[in-house]
Amino acid sequence: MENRNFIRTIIEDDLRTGKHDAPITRFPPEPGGLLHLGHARAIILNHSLAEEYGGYFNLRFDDTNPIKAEESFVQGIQKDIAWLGCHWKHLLFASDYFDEMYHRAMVLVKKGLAYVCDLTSDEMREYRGDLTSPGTNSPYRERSIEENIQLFEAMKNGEFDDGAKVLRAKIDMASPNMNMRDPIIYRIQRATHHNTKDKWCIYPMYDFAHPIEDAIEGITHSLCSLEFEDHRPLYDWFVKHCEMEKVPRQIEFGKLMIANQVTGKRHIKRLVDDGIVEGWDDPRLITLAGLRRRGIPPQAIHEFIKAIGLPKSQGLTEIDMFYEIVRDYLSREARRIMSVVDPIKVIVTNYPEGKVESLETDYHRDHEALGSRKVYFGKELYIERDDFIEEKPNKKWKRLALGIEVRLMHGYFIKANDVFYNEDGSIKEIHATYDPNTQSGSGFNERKPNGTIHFVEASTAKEVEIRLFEDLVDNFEDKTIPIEDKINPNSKIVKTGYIEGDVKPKDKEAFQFTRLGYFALDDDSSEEKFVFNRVVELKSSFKVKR
RNA sequence: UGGGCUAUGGCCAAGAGGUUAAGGCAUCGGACUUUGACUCCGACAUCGAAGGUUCGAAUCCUUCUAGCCCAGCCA
Repeated sequence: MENRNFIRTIIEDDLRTGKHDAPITRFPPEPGGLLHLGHARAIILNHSLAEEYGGYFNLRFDDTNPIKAEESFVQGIQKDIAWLGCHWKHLLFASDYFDEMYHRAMVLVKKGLAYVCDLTSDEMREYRGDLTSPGTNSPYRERSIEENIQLFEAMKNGEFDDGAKVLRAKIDMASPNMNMRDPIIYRIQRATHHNTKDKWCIYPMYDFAHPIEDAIEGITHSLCSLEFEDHRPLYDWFVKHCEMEKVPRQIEFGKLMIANQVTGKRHIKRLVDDGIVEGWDDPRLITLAGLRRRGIPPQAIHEFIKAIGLPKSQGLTEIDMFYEIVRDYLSREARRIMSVVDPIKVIVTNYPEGKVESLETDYHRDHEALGSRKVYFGKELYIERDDFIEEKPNKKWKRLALGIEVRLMHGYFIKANDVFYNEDGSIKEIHATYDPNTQSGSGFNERKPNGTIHFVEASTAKEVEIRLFEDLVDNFEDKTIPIEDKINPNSKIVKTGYIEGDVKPKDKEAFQFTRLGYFALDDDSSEEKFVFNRVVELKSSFKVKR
């Protein structure tokens, strides 16, 4: 890692001055949904900072809200973080500390810094005031410490109905910072918690729980996003008045937001429930699970996070920047093979009937270690529908046309002589002739072909399913249109195509399909039928159609 | 109209008084090419605005302006 950033500066200062020996960080997801690409910044940041400076990093589920936490998400999130290669030292839950939190809250009560309040939530909203006018004190604010102790205990013991009472911090109802207007510490909520089951009927609020959790774990630098900036005084207040020994420091940074992508938990839930996407791991989603399913390598995510830096301002990053880094990674790492996604048949009329020959070909021109395979050539071939046109439209056309000769990559030159049509007017097959002197690698250079296209020999080709993805939604940023009406109808297109016969894909492997893009095996694949997802297209400066 | 934060090219983002204002994405030219890919060349900003301090400012001061966040018993 190289990029300096303001958080590194803080950590280095703390190390230099001896404030800390090593940074201890944490990633605190709420298990109420799966993580997406934006979270990768926080995960990687917390993990790499701790690791580089000799500390460690915890994964802590912020499960203080029993109705939102789900076991399936706690499993899924762990899988995603592990996939990113970020290893946590301790796997923890906010709920591990419920006893401790209760005691710490009691410390506040006993110091007269917290009180039980009977206001309803509507009343409380009125008492809170608004942005420009101060709030007014709750009529329950001056209850005696003795009474508060009893009441809080009674809350815990289940003597009151849900919502009947809350425990609040006694700070300042006139504070210009709304967070300081006697914030709620505990609420009564009878719900079965995924971890503690029915042990508790009161649950702590985030603002109270988070600093306590951090302090208990000895977190030195508690990284969070910008919107918590004005919660920091409250964070510090709780650490101080609850008499926590270790004092963590909250530092805020800009959340990573990606333009034109669905990341909101509510949105994703709805798309999943409505069957618009197939699940949280739909390849059109930039959830970590979706990216993994699609075939994005986790290393590319790390490179992307490194590339975008760490600002203290809020940006909106274009997805193209991510895709370019994925391509860059895969161009170095992926085996390159030929695949025809939208086939038309070509009959090589002067090629011997029944003969099939092969040519040993490297998988990657600049990367021999990736090995080689046989590329077959025969009388019947498939080429890409887009690579043929009856009449060459202009000198820029570098593909096949009638009377035009092109090179079949890793094969021979062929010249198209005839086209035959189906009844609907679509092309049925092309008749062509090949020149046996022009085999790939022969060094033939007496003629220049009109470009190079890819092909697959028909009799040896493997039929495969190919799933092409585009953005899930169009103009996502327009909030006036409901998301269901913004779904891109072409976001997923399923094709039946072919790949070369001698290629044996490995589990989850991502290939470059020459001239088309990067494609990886989907989880739906089986030995009998390969299913490929398009990970990203190749860049193209070809302006016409496609 | 209260408080907090942020403002560098279409996007992300370096930069912390003296540099020709990094780099990446995108875009537009062009070279090369057995991937219209890759690679390679070239084009593309005076730093939200206005004043001020200084020999010298994106970097310091002042005043504006714009955007984001905060009024859940969510996190």
